[in-house]
Amino acid sequence: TDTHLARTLEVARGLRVLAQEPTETLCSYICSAANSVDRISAAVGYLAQELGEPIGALDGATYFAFPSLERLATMRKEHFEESGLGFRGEHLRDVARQLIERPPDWERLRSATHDEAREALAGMRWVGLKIADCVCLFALGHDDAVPIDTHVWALAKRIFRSEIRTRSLTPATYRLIDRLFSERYGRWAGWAQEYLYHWRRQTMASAERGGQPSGP
DNA sequence: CGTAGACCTGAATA
DNA sequence: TTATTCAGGTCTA
Repeated sequence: TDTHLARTLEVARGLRVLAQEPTETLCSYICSAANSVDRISAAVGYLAQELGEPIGALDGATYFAFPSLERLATMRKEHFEESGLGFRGEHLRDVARQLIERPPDWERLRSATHDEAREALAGMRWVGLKIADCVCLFALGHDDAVPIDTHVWALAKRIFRSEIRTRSLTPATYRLIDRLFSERYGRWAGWAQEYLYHWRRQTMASAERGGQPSGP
């Protein structure tokens, strides 16, 4: 058994990996670059209200769907500012336009290998390995995808210290860690990542600077 | 191939 | 109170 994973299973019992719509998942993660989770959800909420179609009302409140690609493609500077997305707003608009110009065959990417799907997605502007992996794991059912964000990177540096030779998370190092995770967690690597991510966010978020906290 | 900086913005920290 | 850092990356020089 793996002690790291075992401990996180205790902390986040009941956590699940979702099956979301590919387009919405991709667009949402475009908004996540160097951003905080709170601001991301606030921005997505703003976009739905400003550019999305109303889908129902309850107790006097109206609910909106995530905007269509066509609407996202029309975003203007005011949307970038009011949403709080900043430079990510322009990325989002560009990705929407790319998706319209060259629509991915999601079903093909779903049945393709994780590596094939990831490389195809990472071929788009503003879509790197991390965001591509998020789409693979959360929307395309590739359970072996391991999105390596800043949190997982911090953990990986400790878990695989002797194997890592770069100071920053380069594409080559990203692929190396991906391989190491796969070897350790096999087909459940994606789930392992999800648990490790939440474990770190909940128990280590601030205790990091200044000293090596105990843990995985 | 690896390392810095840039890129919006505001809450948190110094 | 004002200044610097940082947040679920990616791109460029």
